[in-house]
This record gives sequence, structure tokens and C-alpha cells, in this order.
Amino acid sequence: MNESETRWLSAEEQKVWRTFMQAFNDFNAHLDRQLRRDSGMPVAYYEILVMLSEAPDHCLRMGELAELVRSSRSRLSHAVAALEKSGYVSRCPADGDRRGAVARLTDTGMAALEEAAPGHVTEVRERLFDPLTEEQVKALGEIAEAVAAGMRPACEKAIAEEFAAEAVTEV
Amino acid sequence: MNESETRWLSAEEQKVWRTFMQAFNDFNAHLDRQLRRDSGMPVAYYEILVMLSEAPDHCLRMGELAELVRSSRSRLSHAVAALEKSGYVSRCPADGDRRGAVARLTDTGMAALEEAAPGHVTEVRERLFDPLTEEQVKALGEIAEAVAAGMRPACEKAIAEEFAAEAVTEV
DNA sequence: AACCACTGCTTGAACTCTCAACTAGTGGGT
DNA sequence: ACCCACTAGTTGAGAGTTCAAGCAGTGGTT
Repeated sequence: MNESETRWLSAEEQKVWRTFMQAFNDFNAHLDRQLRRDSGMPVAYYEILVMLSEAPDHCLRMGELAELVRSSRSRLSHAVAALEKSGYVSRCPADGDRRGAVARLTDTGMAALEEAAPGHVTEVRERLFDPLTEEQVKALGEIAEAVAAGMRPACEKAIAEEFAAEAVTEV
Repeated sequence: MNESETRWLSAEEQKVWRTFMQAFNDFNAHLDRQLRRDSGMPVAYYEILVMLSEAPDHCLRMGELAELVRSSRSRLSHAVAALEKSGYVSRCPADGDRRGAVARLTDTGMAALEEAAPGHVTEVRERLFDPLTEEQVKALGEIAEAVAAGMRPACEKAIAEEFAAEAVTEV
């Protein structure tokens, strides 16, 4: 923070901000608890299974999978290790690149996913879609789109700054 | 899940849902990383400090604080322990109820908060408010309100079911 | 006064996530 | 053929969260 002036939030912005954080933290916590309780896995793991289930052959390179579930490679690596221990996913070397690994959804994993899905979807519907009008759902989609769009430049900027920092550091 | 029919998401709902989760997970991750990097604390801890800073005397009972930041008592207990170790918060017995404890924001904690706030707020503004139009901000507020409203009954329902389960089990 | 269900908060263990190394393999220059 | 910077993925340690169990104090009942 070396901008000279912080643009603080107005009273109304504060209110929106807090309501928003409250609602969606609670919502996420709800989803996570439901899934942990009923299917013994956190939402993050569920989403890994979903992505794999939609992939051709139920297989994906670790890197692609990481992108799809928007998690760091490291996090994914740990997660897949855990899922492998549960027997839901198996890992094998990728062909074409001997560094690579592909994760594959096992039949047990697919079964677990099918078992978990109805409860999860029901929760999403009841807690998110049911309380909203159609226009609100549409608006939410557009809002999310806008925020996502505003996020991409941020990444690029971060990378650019990193480069700049390196350039300065290295003589 | 013993409802006979799961109300799956339509294609459009799917799209909204995924965009939403993507955008706001990324957004949250962003906030958290910024705060960890620049101020060495996760967003959850920052919010604890905020709540304390707004409380009369910078003091709050652990229970109230837990409500305010919407975390379990256990989580809060661990968090306050950590914040105490950093010297940002101190704990002392509540008077009137010898089980109780109150958390107090120390001067160091207040300073840390003031140091952290501008960077955090700037991030919120640039990543959330700036990309949205005024109407979208308003819509987001209403959406959050609706979702929050739809969450309260869920809690009550959960508690009711717990009671029901107990009633069945005992005897 | 002795009981007992309940509340307020803490604790420990298991689990997940983050961050910073680290290994191994790739591909382009020389 | 040999470098060397870069990419793919893993690992380990430490931080934070969850869940279930625990301790102590409270307040109503008998």
C-alpha cells in the first residue's frame, strides 16, 4: 500500500460487503458440512471428482485438473494423494511427458460421486437458487462474470510485478 | 437424501453456479493471500480484530465474538490463542460468570489492524466493487440478504432434526 | 444441600491448506 | 553433446480448521 489515499468503503458498501461475506461464508460452510457429514469428503474433493467424471476417459493431467478446480498444484497433489488412499482416484504416469501424471477416477470414485451428488445439489438448490428470484439468479451470474473478469488482469499484474521485482533484485 | 426426486440444476443454473463458485473462490483466495503476505494473518483473524476494534472497550465475550465472525467456538478459541501469542489480543476472565472469558484487542493489535486495513480494503474495492456497476452492487446486497434469510431456517431445521434424532435414540 | 442438565470455553488429534523447497524431465541454444 | 532456464509434479513442515471430548461453572429441581 503506497497509494497515497485508500478508497475506504462507504456505509452502504460496508453493509453490502458484510452481508455478502456473511451469507456466502455461511453458505459455503453449510455445503462443506453437509458433504463431510453425508459423504465424508470436503467440497474441494467433491469438485475434483466432478471434474474427473466429466473428462474423457475419466482421466486428466494433474496440471489441467489443478486449473479446473482452481487450486495450486501442491494442494491438488495432496488432495489426490488423499483421494487415492480412499480408492476414489488412481494416478499413473502420463505418456508423452515423463514428468507428467494423470489422475483417473476409479469406479469406486464414480460410485461415491453418484452417491454424494444428490445431497449436494439439493443443498445448493435449497440454499442458493430457491431463495432467489429468476432475475436475481441472472444478476448473480453477471456479477460473478464481472468479478471473474476483473480477476484475470490481477493475476497478470501480479506476475508482471514479480518479474519486475526479480529484475531489480538480480543486479 | 431420501426425497424421491433430486431437483438437478438446469444448464443455465449450472453455468451460473460454476461461474459464481469460481469467481468467489478466486476472490477469497486473493484476499487471503494478500493479507497473509502483507500482514501475516489470514482473513479470518483480520475479521476477529475488526470486530474487537468496533466493540466498546475493545472487549468481547468469546461467545459473542464467535457469533460475530460466524465461527465455531472451537475455531475461535484456537484463533484467539494464536492472536494472543502474536500479542494482538489478550484474554481475561469475564466478571459475572466465572466460566466466561473476554477477549480484548491490545494496542499492538489495534496498530496491526490499522496497518493491515488499507491494503485489504483496497483489494476489496478493486476486485469486487470496481468491476461492478452501482446496480450490480445493489443487486448483490439483495441477493446476499435473500441467501442469508434462507439460511436461518436451515439452522433451525438442523437443530430440530437433532432433537428428533435424540428423541428416537434415547429409551 | 445434593443432583443434573445445560452453558461457556478449551483441548487434542486428525485433516486440509499454504508456502517454500526439491526432484525429475523437457527443449532450446551453443 | 552439453548447458541452462523452464515446466510438471511432489514433498515436508507449519499454520488453520474440524470434530468430538473434556472441564468447570450455573441454575433449576427435589
